[in-house]
Amino acid sequence: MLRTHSCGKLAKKHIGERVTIAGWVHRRRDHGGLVFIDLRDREGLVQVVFNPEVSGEGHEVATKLRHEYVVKVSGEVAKRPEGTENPKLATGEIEVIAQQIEILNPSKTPPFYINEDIEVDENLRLRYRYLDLRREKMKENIILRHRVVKFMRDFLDERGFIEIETPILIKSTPEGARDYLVPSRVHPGRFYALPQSPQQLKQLLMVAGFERYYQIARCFRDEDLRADRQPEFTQLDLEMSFVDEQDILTLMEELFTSLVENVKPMMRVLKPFPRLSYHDAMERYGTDKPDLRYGLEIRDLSDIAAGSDFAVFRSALQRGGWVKGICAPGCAHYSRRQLDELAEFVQARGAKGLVTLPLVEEQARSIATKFLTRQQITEMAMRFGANKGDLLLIVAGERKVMEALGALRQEMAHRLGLADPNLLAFCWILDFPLLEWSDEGGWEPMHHPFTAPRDEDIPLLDSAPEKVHAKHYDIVCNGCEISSGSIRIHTRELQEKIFKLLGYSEEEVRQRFGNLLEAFEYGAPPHGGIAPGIDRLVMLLAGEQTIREVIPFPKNQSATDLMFDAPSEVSEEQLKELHLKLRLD
RNA sequence: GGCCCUGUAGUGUAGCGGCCUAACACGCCGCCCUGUCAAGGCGGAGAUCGUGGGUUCGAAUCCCAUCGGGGCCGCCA
Repeated sequence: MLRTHSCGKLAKKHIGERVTIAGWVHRRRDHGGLVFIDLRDREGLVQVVFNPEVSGEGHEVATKLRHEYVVKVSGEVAKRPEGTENPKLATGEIEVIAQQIEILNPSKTPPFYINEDIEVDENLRLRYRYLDLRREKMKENIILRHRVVKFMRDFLDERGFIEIETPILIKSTPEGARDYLVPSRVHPGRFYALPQSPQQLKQLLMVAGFERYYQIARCFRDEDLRADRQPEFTQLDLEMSFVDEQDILTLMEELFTSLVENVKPMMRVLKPFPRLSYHDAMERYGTDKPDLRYGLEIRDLSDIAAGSDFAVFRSALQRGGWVKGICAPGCAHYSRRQLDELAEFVQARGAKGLVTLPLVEEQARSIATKFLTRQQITEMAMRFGANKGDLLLIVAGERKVMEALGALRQEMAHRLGLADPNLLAFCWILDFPLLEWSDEGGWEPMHHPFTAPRDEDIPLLDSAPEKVHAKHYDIVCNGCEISSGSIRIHTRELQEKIFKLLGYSEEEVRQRFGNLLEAFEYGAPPHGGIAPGIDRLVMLLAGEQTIREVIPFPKNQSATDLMFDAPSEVSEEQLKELHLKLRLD
């Protein structure tokens, strides 16, 4: 070892000891005579003092030190002189009196500050990610991520789960997201696909009799990126045999609450997790992933609106739609400009317009006042329990428009700072429909085709598929979908029935799912599971706005890695070996 | 594919038709300095204002195009 101690671990108990430490020059304060260096390693900072009277040679080297030089220092740990302690530093009561110093490696001046937490262009950070990761915040995020995953492993191990790896080179399953393909050298014209999730594999592990499986699984989806979406991401994938929905719900609630208590004791969790039906979530929050850190609930005003002459309301209601709204507290003073902005916000999400109704003495400021009676306005205000000074934001339309209102709810909460940053509002979304009617016509699974229908709804598969509920559950936290899971189908008959309902031909089913169906004939146990997204979870725990802040080497929005400059072109030679010809049009 | 935001020394910002020969802070370089800790003092170097066109007597500033970045919609079984 090049060192005897860690910088950040030095403490009063080491006073008088001769130690050797190594690390990066975090900051230097050169007084001409004395030189102070804050030396940093993974554990933290310690002040090193270079005194020409202690070591002339050491002092001379110290004057040459610059940011991020890597050095090895030997010296004596000393109590700091009276009055020079630094309470801001964990090691602030002591310092190392340097006797010897060796520069292990000098450093160019970094392109951005390592020692300050200021916003830096993300491009630059990603290009020099190894420097960015030296910064305190990123270091903490990566360590937090480690602790989260470690906790999950320990938690599941204690409960009899077995960690099992599944292949990364697997078979393409064209439904769902776009696959990442890997050409086969050995089989010209054939491709592997990277798994979008180990779904079928973990079900087969249940058939294999492992009963409780988990994996920290990398998943790949070739879709466009978002703040909370990367082409490759990590899930805690788990599956259990001989369980029902309630078992999974209980297990996950225990996992998440104990996880937060362990890794983020400052943060609060709603206990027990509130449970909402998919229907209620859509009605009250305009989304299936509501942020429950604040109220601002959507209320239906259709019955009141039905009595008005307002054409916008009437036509929406006639088409079978609704008139709904939210109440923004204390926003009646919003300027024309601000109100226009909100209208644009919902219009960008498919609403025709936004009716804004400030609750003030003279109601002259809203168009709606021309069409609504004082009585109707009062009734609407009462439905929200609104006060004078509040602002009602109302849209009319169908489902799509209600989602716009849900987005507006989130936007207003953001503007008003309603979300408690120390609250993790986990909740369950339950009672999902099994199927959705697709735009192209035909039924498609709301989640995936392996989800089991409610037992009592099975007869409806033939008569009214839209009424079938799924044994499916989502965990949502602070407006973010954290995990999705279900009890799976475990019999060949039911699985085939679902495939048929989804319009898959027998040939397709045989090709894509033949192995799974066959496995079901060899004593597949009832099973189910769930797969929490680790990137998103750690993002919430770290209080970050994007998962890129909790992924060591993420890709940017155009799916490129700025450090490696990937993806990159490959040689003609490589292509030939893979039997590939480029068609760039 | 669409909508919105954004690009000024190494970094973060200011400037938004002429006062810009582009300002400030930190960083960087040099000198001074023995108790600092975001050390301090003095001095210095460093930017063809993403790129290309246009409008104008005059463009960092206005317009168009283009490139890069970010957010969102679509997409994400």
